[in-house]
Amino acid sequence: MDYLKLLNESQRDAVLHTDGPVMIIAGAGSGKTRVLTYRIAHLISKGVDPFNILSLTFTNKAAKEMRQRIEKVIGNEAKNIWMGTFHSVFAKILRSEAPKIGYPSNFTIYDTDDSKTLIRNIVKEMNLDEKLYKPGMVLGRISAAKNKLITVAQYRQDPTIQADDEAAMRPKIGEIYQAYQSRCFKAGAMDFDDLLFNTNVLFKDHVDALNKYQNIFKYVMVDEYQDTNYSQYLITRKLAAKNRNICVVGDDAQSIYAFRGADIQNILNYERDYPELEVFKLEQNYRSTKNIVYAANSVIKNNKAQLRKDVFTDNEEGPLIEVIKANSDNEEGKLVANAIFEEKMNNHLSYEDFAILYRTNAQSRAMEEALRKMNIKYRIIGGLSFYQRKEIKDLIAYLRLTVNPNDEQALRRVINYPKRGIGDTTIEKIIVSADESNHTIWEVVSNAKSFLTGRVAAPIEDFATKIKSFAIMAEHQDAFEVAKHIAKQSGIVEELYADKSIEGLARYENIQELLNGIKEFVDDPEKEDKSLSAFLQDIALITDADKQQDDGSEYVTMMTIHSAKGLEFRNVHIVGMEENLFPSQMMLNTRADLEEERRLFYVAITRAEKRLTLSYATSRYQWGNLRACEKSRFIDEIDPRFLNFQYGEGPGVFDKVLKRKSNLIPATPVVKKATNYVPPADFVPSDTANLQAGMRVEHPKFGFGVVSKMDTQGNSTKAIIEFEEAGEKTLLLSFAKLRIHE
DNA sequence: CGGGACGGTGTTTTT
DNA sequence: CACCGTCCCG
Repeated sequence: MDYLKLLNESQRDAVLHTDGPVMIIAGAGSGKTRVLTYRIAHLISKGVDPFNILSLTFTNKAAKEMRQRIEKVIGNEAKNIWMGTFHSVFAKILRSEAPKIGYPSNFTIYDTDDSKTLIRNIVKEMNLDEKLYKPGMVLGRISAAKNKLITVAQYRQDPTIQADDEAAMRPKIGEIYQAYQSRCFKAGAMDFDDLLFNTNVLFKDHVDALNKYQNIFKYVMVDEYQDTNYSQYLITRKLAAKNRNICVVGDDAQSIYAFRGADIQNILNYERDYPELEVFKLEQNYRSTKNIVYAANSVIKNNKAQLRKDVFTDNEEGPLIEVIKANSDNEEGKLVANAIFEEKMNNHLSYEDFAILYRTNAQSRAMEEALRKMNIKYRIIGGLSFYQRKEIKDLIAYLRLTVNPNDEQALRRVINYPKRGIGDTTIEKIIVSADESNHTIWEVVSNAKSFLTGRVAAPIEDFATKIKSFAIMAEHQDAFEVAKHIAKQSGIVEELYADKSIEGLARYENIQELLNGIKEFVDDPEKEDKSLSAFLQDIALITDADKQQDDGSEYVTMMTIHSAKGLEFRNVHIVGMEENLFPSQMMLNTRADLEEERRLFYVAITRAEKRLTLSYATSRYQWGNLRACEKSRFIDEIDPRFLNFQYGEGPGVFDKVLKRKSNLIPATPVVKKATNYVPPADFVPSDTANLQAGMRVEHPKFGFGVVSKMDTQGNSTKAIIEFEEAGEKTLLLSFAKLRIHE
């Protein structure tokens, strides 16, 4: 068994200990994925049937990658392992078990937007104050309840919860929760939390179903265990109750999802539930340099609540962590883009080696602009995903309605799109009519003439007839054929094609792209079920982080720190290191919140392999106005011997004001420079079109040097220059400011 | 009922 | 600033 040689002692112990409850505490970069991969491979090579292994990961992408790695060790059999996120695995199980708990097996999965819209409708129908009952806030409350498995009835009876809601001047949340659940149920829809909640219902009320899956899943593994919530904890506990072969892997220092119900208590519960538990600790970091690992340790030791762990590394020391100060968010973008460009050129790296991480999605904008100006290609993970675009949601709503005509949110979305004269008043009438006559909304819509008076009934029935014809087609044709037909027959394509604006064209292209995606799905030999219903299942739980672009181009990756979890990059830039941004001002109120924020910073630092750069701006645009910002306390928490401070050039807006008022010397002196060279005040770059090897040049940062080689590739020309003080640098002529000294 | 103008609100993170 | 939802008028 070759793979055992690739592991250190504690890793090997964790792999070989296959039976009984196991907890692996895995420090950042300690080879956790490797251990999980080989542990599964080891199980299978010992004769365990892959069909009997359940492995729960944090993203679908992680599942996919792990499956591929296992395949390399044990071959094709790896395809049969049950592997995926909690949500996708249990959605799949619920597809076949849903009738047991009263849902149709073709149930719809509501995304957050659907949920919020439904809540907004309910609040209106209940005549409640919409300012008080904001959809996001109400959904948050409902979601928290579901993650703790609190039913509607329990919610409304619980004196503490009721007191909380009343104290917040929102006593009706329980009623909204009730209406929301009932509407979802009638629509044959589950939201994200319901997928886990209803799995618990299934296992609680149907022992036969629980037994069935206990027998299937003889071995259960859970990755990123520190980020599971109570609902997830209980599912795994029940599944493993029979065979007790459960292995959880996590790192309390990387717990960053408490805001959505993740509970470190689960780790403590775990030790209580399984007294025979074996614990393994992986403490050697293989990913990062000494400077990065020990800087991260110096940060996390500020947290009080943590398990004892001592992460160390035998890797090289590496460069110090750079700290860049900028005068504005735009300048920060510029400095980061420059740093990436130079670092790439000087060390012959690929843009794939770089990641820019930020606390909030809104920060991506300044970075994008700066990268675009320098022609650096980038990709953004997260933010508005493809599936959240209006036109995509519109077409998908048609597809959803075709599969499940009771899907209320889909119906509302497209019953009057494209325009067919069915306005809000009519829709209200339909809902009231359905309510009063005890019919479903779809029943009213498809028999509009018997429920509604006036001339609106006809277009409503026409709409229903259209959807029915789609549904008939979907019974025997594949997802692509049906979707193509629906795109045309719904009138969406026609509508978008008529719009010749740039945005209109983009929307039209997005529809084409969606259709291409469906075509790919249908052509994928790994997918057995090619139906529209199967396609919708597939995409409901997909996220941006899951889809990989492999067009051969090199991109800098940008994303929030949350999305970066589990990833690693050679060079990492953490931007926006400012008070009230990171740590976020929303997280300053309690020690627990601040500690979660600090763990988030720990996660960010430990993504870097070789080089880490932190940056902050002293002013930043927020909602259109410029605001002054202060350096983050987190920078000061890093042991200063791991840091190297650099400062941006040029006065910022605030500095200008200050300087005019008094002859202030900048508060922070320039500490370190690349060279002793100081550029002359009259520096003017020469035209470098005719630059040749052997010429003597001057660079504003690197000083004097001699061109040793010119290198032209396509329309970009690079000069390799041997500088007197700064050494050899490769510079792209279109960017480099050089003065030629003949 | 549809379209355009206006006003309010938001940025913490995501399956 | 930018988006979304609401309001008002044709």
